[in-house]
Amino acid sequence: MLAGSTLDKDLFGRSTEQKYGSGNTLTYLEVLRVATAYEVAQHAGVSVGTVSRYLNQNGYVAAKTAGRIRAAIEELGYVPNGAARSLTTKRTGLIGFVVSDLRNPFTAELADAIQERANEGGSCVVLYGTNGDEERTVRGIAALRGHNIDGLIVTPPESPKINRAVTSAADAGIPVVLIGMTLDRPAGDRVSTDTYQGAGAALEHLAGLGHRRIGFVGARDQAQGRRRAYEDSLTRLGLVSDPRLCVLTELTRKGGLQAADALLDLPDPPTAIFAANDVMALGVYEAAYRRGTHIPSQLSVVGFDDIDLASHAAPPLTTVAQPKRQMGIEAMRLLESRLNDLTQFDPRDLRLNCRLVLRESTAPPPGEESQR
Amino acid sequence: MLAGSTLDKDLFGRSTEQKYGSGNTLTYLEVLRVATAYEVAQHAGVSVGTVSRYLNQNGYVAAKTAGRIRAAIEELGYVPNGAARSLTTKRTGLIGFVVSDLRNPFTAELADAIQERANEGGSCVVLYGTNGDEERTVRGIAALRGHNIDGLIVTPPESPKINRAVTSAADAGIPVVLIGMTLDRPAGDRVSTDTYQGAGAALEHLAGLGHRRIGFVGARDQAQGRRRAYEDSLTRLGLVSDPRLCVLTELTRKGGLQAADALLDLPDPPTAIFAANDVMALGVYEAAYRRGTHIPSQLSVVGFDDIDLASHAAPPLTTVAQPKRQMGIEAMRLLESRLNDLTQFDPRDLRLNCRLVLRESTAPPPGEESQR
DNA sequence: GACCGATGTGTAACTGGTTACGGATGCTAG
DNA sequence: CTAGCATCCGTAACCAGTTACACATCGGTC
Repeated sequence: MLAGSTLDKDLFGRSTEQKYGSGNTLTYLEVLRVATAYEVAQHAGVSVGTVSRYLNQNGYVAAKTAGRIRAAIEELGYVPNGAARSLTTKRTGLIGFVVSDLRNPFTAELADAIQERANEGGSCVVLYGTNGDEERTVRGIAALRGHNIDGLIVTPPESPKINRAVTSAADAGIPVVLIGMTLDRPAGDRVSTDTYQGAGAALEHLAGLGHRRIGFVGARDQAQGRRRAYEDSLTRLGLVSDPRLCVLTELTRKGGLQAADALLDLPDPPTAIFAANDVMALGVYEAAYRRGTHIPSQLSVVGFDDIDLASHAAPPLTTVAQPKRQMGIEAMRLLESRLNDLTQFDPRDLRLNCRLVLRESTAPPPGEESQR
Repeated sequence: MLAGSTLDKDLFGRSTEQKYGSGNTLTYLEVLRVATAYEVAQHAGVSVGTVSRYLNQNGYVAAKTAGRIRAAIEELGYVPNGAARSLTTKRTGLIGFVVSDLRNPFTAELADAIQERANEGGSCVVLYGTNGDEERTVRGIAALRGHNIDGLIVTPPESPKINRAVTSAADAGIPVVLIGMTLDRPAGDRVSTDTYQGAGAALEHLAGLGHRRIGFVGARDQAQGRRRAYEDSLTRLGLVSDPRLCVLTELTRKGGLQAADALLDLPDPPTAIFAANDVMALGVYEAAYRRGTHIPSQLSVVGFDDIDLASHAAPPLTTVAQPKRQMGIEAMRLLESRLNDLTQFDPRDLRLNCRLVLRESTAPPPGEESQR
């Protein structure tokens, strides 16, 4: 109703037409139209410039004027148009997040941390799910660029094509943070965990329990570090190194199940299995459960990630924990720092440590009563 | 390097200056500058209008011209500026998603489905996490509006304040879909599951096994339907109705643990517990585990949601499954339909059915050998 | 009383697209 | 030969803000 009255006279008695010029009157009358800064200005009896200065707290605005503007904003339910704003400011307050699979608790936690930190800084996170698909990852990066994101956070997979897309975004001046990726010459900052160290700790633990034949289940393209750590640890710890003990499928429960089946069907099956992630480890659980193999007395299992699920599995899963939340927060921090100073050129590489969480899925191999 | 050559002459031998006017030459020389449609136009020897028409496939563009534009876009690595575009088109291709907690596998699955469907339609999802906080939910809706989202999807919690924010968004012409919320007079479309039916099925199952004292663990503000269904089912099935059997904490594992502790500490503890969600049910598991109460022989547990975790718990959790993925897809569908026809006024209410998934966490109460 | 800096506000150019409009061209039909 | 239509493309206004600049006012100082 107050909005209606402004159609005649504003606070200073000037008619709408006089100040705003005619021609816009029609659109101004439209229903369901969201208010613009011009309308707020009219309503408060000032000019757009002043409204803008008030909103951005730069330049001078008299206290009395500010009050009138505040009231006008309130009354009209004015929300600044982000598109128009970002056109001149070159900032959208949007952070792009290219993520493989949100259903994976690891990435979900990551996304949550990133989003929380972004929100605190007044930004929002734009998602693009790739399902681990190369083509979709590339498309996602392009799509996000079209939305003028201020920064980009990318999770695996990686490939030459994806590298190119990432580099191209970085070249266009978009700060990029890669999470857990192993690009040789990174196009942006990087946050990762020392999976090599983490996986090494897992293998040491198993070796310490007396295991000699330790299997590995992982994926072809991903988790390279974990696999390398597995192989290196085998030789370092003097364990059996048998190519058949390393089965690569995909990073899903099903993948873990199939891989475990393959391992347990070997004439000389491993007494312990190290999985490249917890989800696969649970697939190993399922394979063991199906064939009546008891964990940990007949088979030890170690996972990677320490997802929420791990502690609730039966038995609770011994696993290598990554500081998921911290990774997300650090990724946003790196982004923020670059946004505040666009002249930084040195790519940073933040490597966080993993921690082995001992639960109940590991024990000495069958037939040994030994150590620990 | 080709970009450099255009500074002198374009394909038609006209100099850059002549066509584009002077004054812009300097900015054109800037490093790290992303190309604009004007630059593409220059490069291809056409005008901006033509470039725009080419991009949007409306109006006429000769095949030869299109080819030149395509080449120019390719060479300059041009990506249209979404902000500028949306300024006139009133569309951003962004869908706002206000979500309580991404770490909850239920909402994660929801988010994933929404995001996938949105991507297919060429949109992206903008996240805002609220952690179940009222204030943050309101702030999130406002923040997303500032980003000119085309549509808004909201998950609980709900409150009068949140209602107002949602209604205000809807009044501003933003299509809204509520997921799993129970607003009396909805401001937008709604997708929900018949939790009443689902919870009823769970209670029937427990009653069928012979349970008479069945506890409920839930949260104060949320999952009203489940609680009401619990209470109604008690009377309908002629079970013990005792206010002490209904404990309300929060929808987390910890909440479930505390609530279960309270129930099991009763002088006359329940023989079965129905949890408002699976995460709480796992808290119940933990409470039982800590005091050595065996599930299901000494205590039956039924959850709600059928998160991934449920089937992997020890023992696998009997739970009420919601069609999570379908809910997300339907939500996006409703949004899309409204976006294609903004004149629809009737709010729609999609109610999907729940399904009771029988696993191994339920059994007849101790001391009974009876039914089924 | 003239000068000065601090404070407050309006004007208009600018951001990077879209699109209505109109002019130019080419082809066909009368 | 020309009217008429389809095709093609450039011009300029417009979207909703931001911001440099100019101008106005005011209190205080010499």
